[in-house]
Amino acid sequence: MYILVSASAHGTAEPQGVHLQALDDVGHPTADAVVVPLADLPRKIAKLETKRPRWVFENVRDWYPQLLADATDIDIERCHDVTLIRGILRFATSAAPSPYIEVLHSAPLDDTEDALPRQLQPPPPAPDQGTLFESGPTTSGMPLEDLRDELQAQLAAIAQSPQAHRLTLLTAAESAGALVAAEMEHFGMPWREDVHNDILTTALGPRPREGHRPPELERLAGELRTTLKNPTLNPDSPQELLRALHRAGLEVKTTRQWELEQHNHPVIAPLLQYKKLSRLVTANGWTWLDAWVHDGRFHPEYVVGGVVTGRWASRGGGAMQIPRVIRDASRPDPGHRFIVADAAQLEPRVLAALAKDSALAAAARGRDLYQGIADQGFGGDRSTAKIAMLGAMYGATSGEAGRLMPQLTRTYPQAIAVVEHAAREGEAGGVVSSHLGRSCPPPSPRWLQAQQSTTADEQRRAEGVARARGRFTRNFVVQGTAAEWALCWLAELRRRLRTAAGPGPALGKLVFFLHDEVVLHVRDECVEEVEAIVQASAAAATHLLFGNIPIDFPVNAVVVDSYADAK
DNA sequence: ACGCGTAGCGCG
DNA sequence: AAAGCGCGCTACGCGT
Repeated sequence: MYILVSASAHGTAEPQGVHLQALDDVGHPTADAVVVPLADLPRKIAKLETKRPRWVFENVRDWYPQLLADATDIDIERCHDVTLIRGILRFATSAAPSPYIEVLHSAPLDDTEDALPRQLQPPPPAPDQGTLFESGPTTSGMPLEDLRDELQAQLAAIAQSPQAHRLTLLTAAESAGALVAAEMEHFGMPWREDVHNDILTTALGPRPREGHRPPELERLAGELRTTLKNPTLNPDSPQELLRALHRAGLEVKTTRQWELEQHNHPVIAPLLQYKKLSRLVTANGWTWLDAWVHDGRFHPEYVVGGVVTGRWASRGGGAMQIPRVIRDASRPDPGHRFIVADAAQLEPRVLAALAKDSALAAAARGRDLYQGIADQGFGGDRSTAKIAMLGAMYGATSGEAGRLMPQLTRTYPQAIAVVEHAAREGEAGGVVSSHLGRSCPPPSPRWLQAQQSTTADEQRRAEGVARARGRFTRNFVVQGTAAEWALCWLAELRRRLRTAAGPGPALGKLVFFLHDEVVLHVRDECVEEVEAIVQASAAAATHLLFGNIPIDFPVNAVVVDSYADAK
C-alpha cells in the first residue's frame, strides 16, 4: 500500500494540515483522506508504519529532514519520491507510453532546475498560505489530488513497461537513496575540528587574518617573486604566472601540475608546493571548517540523482571531493569505530556483467580484477591492464590507452562490443540506458543542428562533437549501472541495519557515501555484525541487479579509527 | 556591483 | 606518460 503525504488539498475547504491518503498498489484510494496537524505527523507516521506502507512524497527533501529533526525516533521503512521518479521516467526509453510520459518529454531540455513541465507544475501558493508551517514542510507543494494522479501515472508507466521489474527496482532504490541521503545529512560525518586545525597549521602556519595568505603561502609567494624576478607577481593568476614563467625561459603552455613537472627549473618545486597548499587552504581550509563543520559533524548536502548517470552529487562543502590530506580529521566518537567499505573495481565488473563476458568474468574471479586482466593479456603488468580497461570505458583513442585497445578487444570481444555499441549509438544521436533502465538525455536541438553542417570545417567540428557524445554514452552504460549497484547496496545496508537493530538502538549509522564507497559509524561491540551486513548487502545488491551471475563484486571493508586509515 | 566562463585541481 | 568519463569549488578576469 501507499500513503500520500501532502501539505495542501486542492479545491477543498478543509482545515490546513497534513493530508494523508491511503492507496492500493496501483494508486487507487482505499479510504478518504485524513488531515492531521503537522505536530501530530510523527506520531501518525509511527502508527501507520506498522502497516509497512510506501510513503509517497512529492519530495523527500521537503519532509524527511524536518521529521528527523523534530522526532528522534522517526521510522520510515520505504517511500516513493515522485520528483526523483519523474526525473527517471522523463528519459527512460523503457517506460510505457502514456499522456503523462508525453508531457514529461515536452519539457525543454535545458531546464536543469526541475524536470517538471509547466502543465504539471503546482500552482503558485495562494497569498494567504504559508503561515501554519513556518518551520515545517513546504506549503507550496502539489495538492493531494495532483500528487495522487501523478503517482498513478508513474506506477502505470512502470507496470506496463516491458522492463517493469527493473524500473520497479530502480524506483525503490532511488527512493531509498533519498531516505539515506537525508539521514546521513542529519547525522553528519564525525569531524574533529581540532585535528583539522592541526593539519592546517602544520602545513600553513597559524590562521591568517581574513583576506590574507597563511604564513607558509606568503613565504612561498615571496620565493616565487624572487626566483622569477617579478616583485608584484600574484601566483594565483594563471595568466600572470604563465607570462612570468615564459620570461624565465620556461616554455610551458599551461600552468598545470603535470606540465610543470616535466620541466627542471628552480621555480618548479616551490611553485608546485604553492599550488598544493593554496588548494588546501582555499578549498578545505579554515573557511570551509567554519561553514560546514558544527558540533563535531560535517554536514554536507547530497543531491540524489544529481548526476545524469544516476550518481549522487553534492552541494556545498564539496562532500564528494574531500581530499585525502584532510581525511584524518574524520574520527569516530568514543566507543565507536568506522567501517569504511568500497566496491573493488566496480565499473569493469559491471561491464563484465552487462556483457556476460565470461573471459572478463574469469579475470574478475580473484580479488584484483586488473591483475586478472594483466595475467590474461598484458604479460602480468597490472598498471598497463588498468590503463587499457579504463581507456575502454572512457573511450580513449590516443596515447598508451589507445594503443592498448586492440589487445583488449581481442581478449574481451563481448565486453568491448557493449561499450563500442553504446558509443556508436551516442554518436548517431541515439540514447542509451543503464541496466535498470535509466536512460541518458537525448541530444539537444543544437547538437542535431550541428550534425547537418555543410562546409568541411563545420563537418569536422560536428564529427568531434559526435564523438564526444559517443564517449559520454559509452561511459553512461557503465557508470550508470555501477551507480545502480551502489544504490542497491546502500538500500540493502539501510534495510539490514534497521532489521538487525529491531526496536533497540542502532548498531551503526551510514555517515558517508562516495559513488562506490560507504563509511559507517559503528558501536564497538557491533563491528563484527555490521561487517557481515556490509558483505551480505553487497551480495544482495549483485543478486538484485543481475540475478545469479558468475561474477563477484567483492567489497573491501576495513575497521579504522580515522577515515585517513582507509586505503 | 554582479553574473558568467575559464583554469586548475580535488574526488570517483 | 599525461588522454578518455562523471562531478563541485575557488579565484580570476572579462563582460555588463
